Order: sequence, then C-alpha cells, then structure tokens
Amino acid sequence: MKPIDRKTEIINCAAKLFKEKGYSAVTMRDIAQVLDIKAASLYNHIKSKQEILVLIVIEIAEEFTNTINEIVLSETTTIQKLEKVIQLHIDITIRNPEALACLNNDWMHLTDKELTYFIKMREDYEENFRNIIKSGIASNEIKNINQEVIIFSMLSTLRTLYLWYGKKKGFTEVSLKNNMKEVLLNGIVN
Amino acid sequence: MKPIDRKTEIINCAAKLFKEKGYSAVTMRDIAQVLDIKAASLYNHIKSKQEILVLIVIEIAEEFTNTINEIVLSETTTIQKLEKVIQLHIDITIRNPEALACLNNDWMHLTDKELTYFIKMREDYEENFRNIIKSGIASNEIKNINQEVIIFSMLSTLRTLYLWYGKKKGFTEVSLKNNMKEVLLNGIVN
DNA sequence: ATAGTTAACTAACAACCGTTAGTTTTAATA
DNA sequence: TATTAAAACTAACGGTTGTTAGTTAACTAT
Repeated sequence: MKPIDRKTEIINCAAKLFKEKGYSAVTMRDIAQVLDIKAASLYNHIKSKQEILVLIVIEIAEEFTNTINEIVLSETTTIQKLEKVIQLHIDITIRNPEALACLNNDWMHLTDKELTYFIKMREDYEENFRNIIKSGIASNEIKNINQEVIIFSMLSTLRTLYLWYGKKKGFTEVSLKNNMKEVLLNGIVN
Repeated sequence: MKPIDRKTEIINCAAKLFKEKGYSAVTMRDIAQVLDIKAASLYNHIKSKQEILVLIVIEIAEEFTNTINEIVLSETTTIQKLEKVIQLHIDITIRNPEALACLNNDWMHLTDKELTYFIKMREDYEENFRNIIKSGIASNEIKNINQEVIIFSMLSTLRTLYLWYGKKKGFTEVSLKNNMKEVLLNGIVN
C-alpha cells in the first residue's frame, strides 16, 4: 500500500531514536537492530550517520523557511499572519514530530556547510517572525510589549509542541489550533 | 573570595559543556581539557560521568518541586500563584541556565532510581500546575480553555527560557518578569 | 622535619564507535 | 532457468570511550 523504500525507513527509524535519546547517544547498531539488520547493511542505503541527520533536519527547516516567507509576503492582518504561523507549526508537528524533535535538539551536531545553512535559516525565520510582530505593534494590533519576549514566548511554545502532542488525547487538529490561537494571542486570564 | 572547590568547578564546567553539545557528546576528556587537567584526574573528585549528571539535574528538579508545593499551599489567588510560578522559573534560569539546559535535554540519560525519581518529580510538578489551572477555571479567574493547552503553553515557554536569556540584552530581572507575566497571562493582542 | 592527605600524573584496559571491504543471499528480469 | 542487481551478511579496522591502577608531586598538620 505505501511502499516506502528502505532509505526512508532508515531515516524514520533513526529520527524516532534520535527523539528518544538524542543524536549522539544513538549508535548505528541501535538503528540497525530496530530494523532487524546489521549495522554494516545500513551503508547500502545511506552514506553516513551525519547524512541521516542532515536529511532529517534540513528538509523540515526548509519547509519552515519557505512557508514563513510566503506568510510575510501575504497581504493580511498581523493577527492572520500569526495564526498562519501557528498553523504551520501545528501542521508539521502532527505530520512529523520525530523530525521536529531532531531539529530542536540535535541541530548542533550538524557540521560544516549544513550547520551554517541551518543557523542561517533559523536566524532568518526569527527575523521574519520579528518583523511580523514589529508591524503589528506599529499598526496597534499587538500590545507594545518588548518584542523579544513576545517572539520567544510564542516560538518556544510552538517549537516544543512535539513534546506534548501525542501524549494528550481527545484532540482534533481544529480544536487544537483554536485553543492554541486563543492562548497564544489572547492569553488565559478572564 | 569565592573559593569553590574542585568538585563544584567540575560540575559547573560539565554543565556548560552539556548545554552546548548534550550529555552524550561530551567526553570526560572534554571536561578535563577545559579545566586543564587529564581525564583520569577528574576521578579524584567525582565517581562517574553519571554522577555529574545526577548532581546537576536532581538538585534543580528538587528546587522546582519544593517551591511549587509551597505555592500550591499558599492562600492566594490563582493569578498570584501563576505569577509566583513564573518568578520561580525566571529566578532559577538566571541563577543557573546551564543546569536548566541539562534538566531539559539530558534528563533521559539518568538511569535507575534517579531516572524514576526525576520522572516522578516532573509528573508531580505538572500535576500541581494542573491543579492551579483547574481551580482558576473553577473560580472563573482563568478562561475555560482546554487545560492541557494552557499548561503546555506556559510550561514550554518557562522551561526554555534558558535558551533565550543571555542572548538578549537591556533587561532587568524585574522588567523581564513583568513582560513575561503580561504575555503569558493576558496575551499579546490589543 | 615528618607523616599524611590531596590532587595531579602516566599508562593502560576492555568495550564500543562509525565505517570499509569483500562475500553471500535474495528477488526480480530476461 | 540463467543473469543481474539490490541488499543482506561476516569480519575487521583504527579510533574513542569511561574508567581503573599505580605513581608522583605538592600542600597541611603534627
């Protein structure tokens, strides 16, 4: 039905293990064991342990980068842009929580140009987010609170959603989005 | 002036490295090198690499546990309790961001009874937090939004403050607390 | 001065790491 | 059925890991 090839299987399996124990604590033998093969056999499909990490992290990072670029360019209100950002994070979290854990915890184990590339993307992402907040404050849609506190507060919630999604049940995607929007934008106090 | 002993020095140094690269990626030789001694010399002061992790993580975890227990028992409004929780996280973050990074990222490398103990503390902490929110909803101080979303949202922000504190400047502790309270409790929308 | 403690050192260990080379099995195609 | 390509295997490598044993140098107290 869904004939995912072995390479994808390896990457998914690795991502799951990376989420549980972190990149450095996971050995090639660990990954192989889950797939019920020997470690050396992995190298028929992938080039190195590093490559696995790169494939997991960079793809997701690029998706964030591309989508927020679109959001910034879209001609909507600040609030609608923020809602789209919230949706973006929730969508990716639901689709691939393991890769997201990787991106959050193991990006520092990237090397060379991939590390540089990742850091650049992350900085750009935050800069885009910052600009949304800035123009929201300028247009009086957003409270005139310190920008960094707002950015940090929203992003840490959105970035660590993967830790929490899946542990709690009885949630439709829609109600999760609505609840998150309410909490992040309007707070919790009556 | 402050004659911290060698053991403390080792722990602080290790915590800093753990924050940067994660527990598994840091070797005893890495730690030794920073202190300008040989790896074997570390064992005159500590029992094992594991022990270092335990000493870093458990102490902070106990401080969180003890303080939130006090907060729950205090006879104040829900809002005041939540403000105290925010203060607790900010205080510890400012005092020891490295240990906090460790607690967030490396707790899963604890073993045996310390792992069990830690998980128990974390669950208790969240349960205490949950009860504060519950009674706040019951007393109409807090909006009747899904509890888990509220808990997750606040805790992820507070728990990852260490990632952000220190990178941004021009902040007094007081203004940080005020900004965080405003954002987390009342939201960002005008 | 002497004895005792502390904290550094050198040397080494057994286990494990990512990875390579060469070989055999499996499964698809002709 | 024979051929071929994919994907598994065994064996091993050089390096690194946490840690131990035994030794030496430097303070501290008697």
